[in-house]
Amino acid sequence: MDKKKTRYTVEGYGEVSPAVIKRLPRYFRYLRELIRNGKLRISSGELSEMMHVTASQIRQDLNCFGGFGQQGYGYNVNYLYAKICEILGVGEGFRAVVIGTGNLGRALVRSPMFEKRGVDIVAMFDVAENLVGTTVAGVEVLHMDALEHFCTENVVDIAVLTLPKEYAAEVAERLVKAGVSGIWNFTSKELICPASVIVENVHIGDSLMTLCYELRCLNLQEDEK
Amino acid sequence: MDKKKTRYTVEGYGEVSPAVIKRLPRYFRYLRELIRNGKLRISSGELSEMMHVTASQIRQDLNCFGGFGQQGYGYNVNYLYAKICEILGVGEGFRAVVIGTGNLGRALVRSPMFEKRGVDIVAMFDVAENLVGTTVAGVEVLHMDALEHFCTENVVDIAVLTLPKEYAAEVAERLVKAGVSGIWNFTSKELICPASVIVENVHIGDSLMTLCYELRCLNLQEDEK
DNA sequence: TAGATTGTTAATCGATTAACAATC
DNA sequence: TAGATTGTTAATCGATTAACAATC
Repeated sequence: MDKKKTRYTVEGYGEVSPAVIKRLPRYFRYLRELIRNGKLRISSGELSEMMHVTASQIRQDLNCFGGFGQQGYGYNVNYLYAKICEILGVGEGFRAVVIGTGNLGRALVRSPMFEKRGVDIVAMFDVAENLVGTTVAGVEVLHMDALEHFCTENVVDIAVLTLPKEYAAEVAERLVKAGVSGIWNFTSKELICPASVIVENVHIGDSLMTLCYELRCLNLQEDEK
Repeated sequence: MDKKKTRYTVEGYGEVSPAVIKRLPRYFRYLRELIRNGKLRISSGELSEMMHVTASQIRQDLNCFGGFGQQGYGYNVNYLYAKICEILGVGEGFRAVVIGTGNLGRALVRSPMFEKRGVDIVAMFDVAENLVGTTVAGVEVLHMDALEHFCTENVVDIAVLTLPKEYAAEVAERLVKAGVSGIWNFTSKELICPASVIVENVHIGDSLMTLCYELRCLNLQEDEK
């Protein structure tokens, strides 16, 4: 029996460790860069220098999903990129709605981020009557009252939550009931959802605090001298 | 000799593991919440239930920085919050500038994030002549030509990079030369800075991809049935 | 074939959890 | 004092790295 194949298709990805999964998007970014530069093949050693990780880790990571390389040659950049895209669901054609048309919502919709990852933004939602009917980067703003109807009529996989956190829990519940299975949560509200729903939280402020922590360490070091 | 004290002040925080540091902002958030709710004391057990982590981890984490609790009692919420704030540099009065007045830059400046963490935004910078002189949430937009002058005249600790990535490397170098010691980088450009400069990268797109990965796993599981 | 580099196992390292003595 | 809960050590678990046989 083919061990690799087994791990890849039958057992699914469920067994891949969270540490590996968190690194996959970084591979995606570096492979894009390599393709843009016309690079056709790369060894784990070369990639490790670029990414400042060990070659061992790269080979270990990629092998969780199957043998993408070739002994004595390395990895075909385009093939590896295609595989990483497949694993990460780029090209699955996920469809997203953005809840909230504030600064953050608008910034996200206007960024090329979604398109690069094959995610379609199909609508935005807001409660402000004067915004309903307008468009942001070609995406129409609909009224929150139309949320359930829209989500059940159209296939919506992902909801991006950029609304005041007081409404986050209530709206999340509505979304789940309307069949949305992924929530990208930018509010600081901890959401409670069924296990069948994926919630990915973004806490930008935590990143700022990590920076402040490091800065303070730097200052403490200097004070000691 | 007092072991705790030694670890805390003399050896500095350098020895604290990255895993612990990454969790500190989360404690900060939960403690704020507890204070808002008027809670005065909390045990590691109670907090562990709220945060869905083990009580053991909480005690272990907090003890990296000293003994903040009391046997038989638990932790004084206000005292613990004060300590976490101190560790994370809240109240150090860090001063930040935002480079780039696009959607993201504006969204960040308008958010309460900085204020909550005691970081002052003292200016924004852009190259667009028509934006120079305007204000965003009370913060004045200056011309990029004035960057060095401003940073050396005023004390600037942090620069928030929300500009097109083509300019990121060049601007980062200018900032470092002008004495900025922390860079919060929202561009996808990998920055090369001296070791004395802290760079914290934000890759929001990576979070979106993690969500897509999980969604695809979900879909694969369903297909199997 | 010889050289290169993967895939994979085994060894090391670090982080988490369990357990309990110290102590409020 | 008795009960509760921390601080801390020891045990477990998971993730990373090193090493090398397989193989292109």
